[in-house]
This record gives sequence, C-alpha cells and structure tokens, in this order.
Amino acid sequence: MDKRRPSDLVELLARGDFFRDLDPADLADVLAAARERRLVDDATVFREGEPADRFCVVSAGRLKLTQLGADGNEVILRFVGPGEATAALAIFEGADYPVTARAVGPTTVLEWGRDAVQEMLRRHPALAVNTVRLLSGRLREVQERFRELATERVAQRIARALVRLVRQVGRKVDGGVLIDLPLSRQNLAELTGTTLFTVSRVLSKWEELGILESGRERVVVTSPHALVAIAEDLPEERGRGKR
Amino acid sequence: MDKRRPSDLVELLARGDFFRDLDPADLADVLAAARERRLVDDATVFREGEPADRFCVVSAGRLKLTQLGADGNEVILRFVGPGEATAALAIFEGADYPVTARAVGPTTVLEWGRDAVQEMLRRHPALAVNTVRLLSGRLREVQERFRELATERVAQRIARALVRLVRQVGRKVDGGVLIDLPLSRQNLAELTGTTLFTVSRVLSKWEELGILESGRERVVVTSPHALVAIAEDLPEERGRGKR
DNA sequence: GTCTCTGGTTGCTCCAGCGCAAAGACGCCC
DNA sequence: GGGCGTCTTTGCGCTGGAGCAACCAGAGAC
Repeated sequence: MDKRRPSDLVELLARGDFFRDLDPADLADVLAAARERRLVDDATVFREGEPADRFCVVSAGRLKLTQLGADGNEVILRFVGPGEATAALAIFEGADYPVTARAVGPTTVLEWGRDAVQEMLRRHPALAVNTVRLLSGRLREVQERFRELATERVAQRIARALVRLVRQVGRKVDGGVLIDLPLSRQNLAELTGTTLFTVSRVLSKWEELGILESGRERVVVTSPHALVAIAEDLPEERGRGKR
Repeated sequence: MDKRRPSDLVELLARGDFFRDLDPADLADVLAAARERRLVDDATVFREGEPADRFCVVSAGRLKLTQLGADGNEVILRFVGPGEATAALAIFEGADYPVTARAVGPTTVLEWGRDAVQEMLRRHPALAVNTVRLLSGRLREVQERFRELATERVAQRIARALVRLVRQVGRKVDGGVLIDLPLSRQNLAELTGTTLFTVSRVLSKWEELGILESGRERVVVTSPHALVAIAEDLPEERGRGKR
C-alpha cells in the first residue's frame, strides 16, 4: 500500500467508475492534476454542510459516508472502496457536501479541486456521461434502500445490508465469507435504521441458526443462501415467512 | 391547458430544470424531436422494471413516482410538476426504470427516445451539466429522506412531507395554504413510510391544534410555522420537544 | 500479568405505531 | 336526490423494537 507507483494509480482509475473509457495518456494527465492525501483511521475527508470544493476518488482503503440527524444519531449512506468516486457534486459552484466522509482504516484518496474537475470535463466529454451513470446508480440504490426502510422489518433490512456488504467487500475465508471491514453492531444499526441492541439480538439468533458467525466488529457469513432468503423474504428453510 | 402553443412549451422548457441555458432556437429544435402525450388520471407513463427507453418532461399536470415493495405496498418517491424532468437515466442503454410514473389528474408529458436524448446531449453539452445538477439534487433529497425515515418519528416525518408539499405545490387560499394536489391519507402514508391510520390520527390532532384543516384528499395548512416547528423538532408552542 | 477501554450481550420495561373492524362522511353518478 | 364507492375516523388490542442497565469479553496498553 505504500510503494504505490503512478502506473498503479492509472490502472486503478481506468478500472474505477468515473474515469473509465479514458485512454492511459489522458489518465496520466488527469492524475497529474490530482493531489494524493493520506488519512489515518477515522480521519475526515469532508464534512456535511461544508462548501463542496473537491472531488475525490479512493485509491486505497475505504471511506464511510454518513449523515447526522438532529440529536447526534448518524446514518451510514454507503462505503466507498478503491477506485470509486464520491462528491461528484463538487462540480458545481455553491453546493455543500450533503454527507460527511471519514476514513475506515488507513486510507488514501486522490482529490481534485473544482477547477480541475471542470477542466477535465471540458477536455473529456465522456466523463460527463460517466458522472451521469454514476449518479443514476447511486440514486437508484438510495431509492431502493428508502423503499426497504419504509416497508420492511428490521431483520430483513439487516439481512439485506449484510448481503450487500458481502457482495461489496466479501472475502472468502474458510467456513464462509468474511465482511472485510471493521463492522460493529452500531454500524449495522446505522446502515439499517435501527439500534445496536436490536442488531445484536438478530445476529445472535442467526448465529444460533448457523447462518453466520460474528465477533467484535467482525462478521463471517457461513450461509449466504439463507441470508439472501431472509433478505428477499423467501419461505426458505423453516417456514418463517412472517411479515 | 388545451390551447397550448409551441411558444408556451419553449418557455416551459426554458424555465424547467433540464433545458435551462439553451437559447430559444435550440429549444425549438429540441421540441421538434419530442412527442407530446396526453394522459388521463392515473395513467401509467412507465413502469418500474421496464427498459428505460424514453426521457420525459411534464408539460402540464403532475406525475407521481412510486416503487412497490414485495407484498404490494407502495412507496411514493416524489411528485414531478410542470417543467420538471424525470427518467434521466433513459440516456443509457440497458437500464431499467427504477420507478413507476403515473399521472395525477389529467396530464401531458413530452417524451424523447434515447437516440434523441443522446443527439441533444451531443449537440448541447450544457445539457450534461444540467443532468448532473439535476441528479445531484435528487440524490441529496432522497438521502435526506432516508435519514429522516431512519431517525425521526412518524409525526415529524409527516410534518416534513407536508412542508415540502406546501413549498412544492402550495397555493395560497384564504385561511392558509392549500396543497394543490389530491392527497389522501394513504398517499401521505406512502410518502412517509407509515400507515393511513396513523396519518389520520396525526392530522386529526393537528386539526384540533389549529395547525391545519383537512378533508377528503385535501389539506390546507393554516399554520405553516407550527408545522415547520414540528418538522424541525423545535421546542415551539407547547413544550412538546419529545424524542 | 493486570488494567482499562471499547464493543457486545441480554433481561426487562414500555410505548409508538401497526392492524383490524366498524362506523361515518363525502363526492359523484345516474 | 338516492345510492354507491371511496376515503376517513376512531376504538381496541397487540407487538416489534426502542431504551436502559447491568454485566461480560476480548484487545491493547503498560
């Protein structure tokens, strides 16, 4: 993670969601305009409400995007992994960041100021299309989660969150898939709109049922299938088709 | 609403969120590529899951965007008024509509096929920026509502929904502001992730308190101030600062 | 090894809000 | 203007899950 060479970064960007379809020469250009920033665990990249003046791509590690409610309780909107972009709205004058971004573990990000972003967009019109695609995807995902929150019960939402995390940061280990991210009960609660108590209870139950194993900030899904069944509210396994 | 002339439409688009910053000549061009479609109340423009092949701007009336959950219960994502665009993702090949759009009352929309949209984008790069701005705005709004749903209680959410509706479709009448849209308890429930029963109870209480007057599919806010206070959880009025 | 700190568990209580049923009120159509 | 269908209200019971407190466990720190 330390001996990162420019060519690695070029490859990362080429694979990422924002700069794809740019040829390597252009990527090198783009990269030249970036500033790399190293963050320690839990460092803040930008804060909700601040004027959005820079656009950012994770080059290593991971970011957590959150929003805070009135009385201090947070909501996790999503995690941003290597190659992924965030703060696309930094393109405009006058906008504020709608979320706070914090590092999950040691993390490095590439940042571009607004001017640089606009310059890039002008030079590479394909980027505009990528931006739109990216935003559409995010929008769809949040809408989806909104619907879930509005219509599903807690267990189902937790199952969905876990399934997503497995897909996003799952790592095969023996006995199952590890969610490769320090993930506390509190975190899961903030992802699903519930409390750490309820999450704890639900996970305990699933552990009894052999669906997963969990420890301190650690979840290993041993039966992804069963989890999906719960997430999708399929009658699977025992007839738990409640609602 | 019937004797709509092209010049009216040009003006509508110029004021709308998607085509702003185009000059009238270009707008006429753009308009020439559109198809106008008249819809009766509750007619479907497009359905969740269908391949997204057309982009659309409301020219008169209003659309309701919904998503359905597993067992038939719906969620209302937002209303789309005259001049507003929707289905921006129709720009891409292969995407499906993530929501269903239905007319609220007699409505007319302008539609463009994907090819036409891409042609427009190519000819008028400013449109790409508008698209990004538009999507950013939507994203921020949904994220906001997600946070509310995750952290706030029902009454507060209903207050917020009403405040938004007042801003969006409020019409001054004597004694307050009418929400100019047939709005049933069920609708409010689908906007706020609750049930029509709870909405009914809450509205009754507020009616007693003199905050609003409501009838069949009709809400007149008589004290917007009080409603905002509830929405923002300010200590306002009586000391009801629960939570 | 022990101390401390953070995170997890679990029992208990309580209540916001859901779900249902039955009755009421409106608007509309013929 | 009478009937009907849709929307609304309200009482009642019930429960999912919040909130708290007390306790437990593992991981560093020293």
